[in-house]
Amino acid sequence: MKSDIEKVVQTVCESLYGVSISSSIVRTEKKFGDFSSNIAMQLTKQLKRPPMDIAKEIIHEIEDNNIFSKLDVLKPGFINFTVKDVMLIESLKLTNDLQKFNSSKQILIEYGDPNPFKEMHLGHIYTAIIGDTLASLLESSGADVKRLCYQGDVGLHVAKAIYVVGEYMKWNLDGLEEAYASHSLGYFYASGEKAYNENETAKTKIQGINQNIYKKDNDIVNKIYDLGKKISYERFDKTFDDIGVYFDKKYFESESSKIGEKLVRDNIPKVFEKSDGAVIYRGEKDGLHTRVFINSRGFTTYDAKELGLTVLKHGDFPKADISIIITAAEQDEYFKVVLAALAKIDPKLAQKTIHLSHGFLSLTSGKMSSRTGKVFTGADLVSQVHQMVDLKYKDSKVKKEIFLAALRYTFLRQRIGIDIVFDVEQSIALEGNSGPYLQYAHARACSILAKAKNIDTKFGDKTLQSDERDLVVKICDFPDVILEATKLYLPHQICTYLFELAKEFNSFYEKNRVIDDPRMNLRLAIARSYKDVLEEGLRLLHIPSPESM
RNA sequence: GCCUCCUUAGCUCAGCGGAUUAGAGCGCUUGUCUUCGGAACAAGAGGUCGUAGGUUCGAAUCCUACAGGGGGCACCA
Repeated sequence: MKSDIEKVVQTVCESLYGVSISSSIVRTEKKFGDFSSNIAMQLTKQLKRPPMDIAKEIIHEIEDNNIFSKLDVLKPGFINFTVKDVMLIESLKLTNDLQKFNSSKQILIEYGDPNPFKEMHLGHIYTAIIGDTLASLLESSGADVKRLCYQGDVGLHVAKAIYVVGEYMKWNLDGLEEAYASHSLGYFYASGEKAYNENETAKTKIQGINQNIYKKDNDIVNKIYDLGKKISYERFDKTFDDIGVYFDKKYFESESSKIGEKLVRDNIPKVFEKSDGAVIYRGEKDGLHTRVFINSRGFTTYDAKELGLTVLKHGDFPKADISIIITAAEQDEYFKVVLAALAKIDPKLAQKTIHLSHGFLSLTSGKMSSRTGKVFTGADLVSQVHQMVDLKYKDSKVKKEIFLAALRYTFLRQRIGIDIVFDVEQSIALEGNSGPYLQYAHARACSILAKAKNIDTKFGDKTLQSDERDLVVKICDFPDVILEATKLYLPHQICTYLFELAKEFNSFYEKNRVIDDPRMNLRLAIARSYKDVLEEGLRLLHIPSPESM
């Protein structure tokens, strides 16, 4: 609806002043009308005329129309639009017409990259949910979306874990499965990390193991590695599955490493240079910092692997128009450097690549970690939220659905990019502004609709009462909200919208009857659209909307 | 030290150039309570939007400085 009004204003401004203007229409407070435009103020400098005059001239020009019931100009020069009730009722039917502005585009999106031999932590859950939701939104805009996962299956962190496993087993493989089964992956890695930093012999050994892993030249290391990798993936897949996240394709650092190395070596000295035996990129020339791409022992770092990954991705999906990578904000600076280097190697590829980051996730209480001395992992979070749902919704048949709503909504409702202070007990909300609240609102609407025998969509009255109108206006916002949230990569806007919508309906529902009311047919039509929008909105967030709870 | 992000009610967050009282959830106080599903609704208390300047017709929103906090700064990922 917003874009329709936008067009009206644009054509008027063009015919009146010969200027083309960008967007100026925004939703406004109820007391002013439905929409407002500040276009007159924007034009005042250009035209050198008072904004009030311009505004009046513009509304005079649109006076004859069948869209607005009221047009007026206020104070400094706002134009306020009130849409006819008939128009609102008509556009109820159009709420599922989402703009396919990405049709014919292929978009790659990479998110939630846990590393084998390390624990999947809260940040991975966060990244995965954001990425998965963004992927869903992009799909709704018509794009052919490929969901990618990238996992660091080689590198020092793996060697550190394997060193500890090996020492624990005294480098004898009998009982290897039990060893893995009885310890968390994080335990091995953390111990390896400690040994690497505190013990010179261990450090040397770990570096040796790192070489073994790359070259696959040590049978025992291979076996510890293979089983550990397998177990890691099984556990990750389980957790991803629990939170409703999936991937079309997985990439591994063992693949990207060689390609990255070649790419870097081929671009010496054009892009990279040698320094102290390492191959580096001098980021200072771009206002950034220097990073090592190949270390002095000849191993590729994360940076070179990232370049290799880019090549791999575009080799698999040569038609891809955009490649999005989602990580935590702590990698912002790193990505700037890698992308700057990539821009020098292949400007086109670099241009297609977008790095999005979300903020740092910290636990408030710290109870969870200090008490047991263990890190609070992604799997821990999943099981704790399951427990909370089980407790509160004892008799529900849709606990799994409620779980998904509670968990996903918690991470999605906040703007991407800002830090999250997380407290399991408080952050995972089951009431108020929460996933389950929306599900409940949906189930309620379903229940009303089920009671109505048959919905007669023909209703004579095409005017809306105040309460009805508020609701309808909100429902009609849906396509605009989705469009904006997708274009700006801000899924939280959908959460905010759905919550406001549900509140609007609950408030309406409290004051007005639907069934057996003289205005039943109209109200049922509104309730149906409301239910559809809620359902579709939740679907885009990958939150199920059961019909009863 | 350099770079970067952040600072809005007791807590967690929306608002990100607009229109006399800056919004929500939780928590707190009070009411609705044989209900088209109360997992709900209605009302109240609670904020000089980190500080100081600047730009603008107009600033929580843009710019600058400062303070406080997070993150990053060569062989980790």
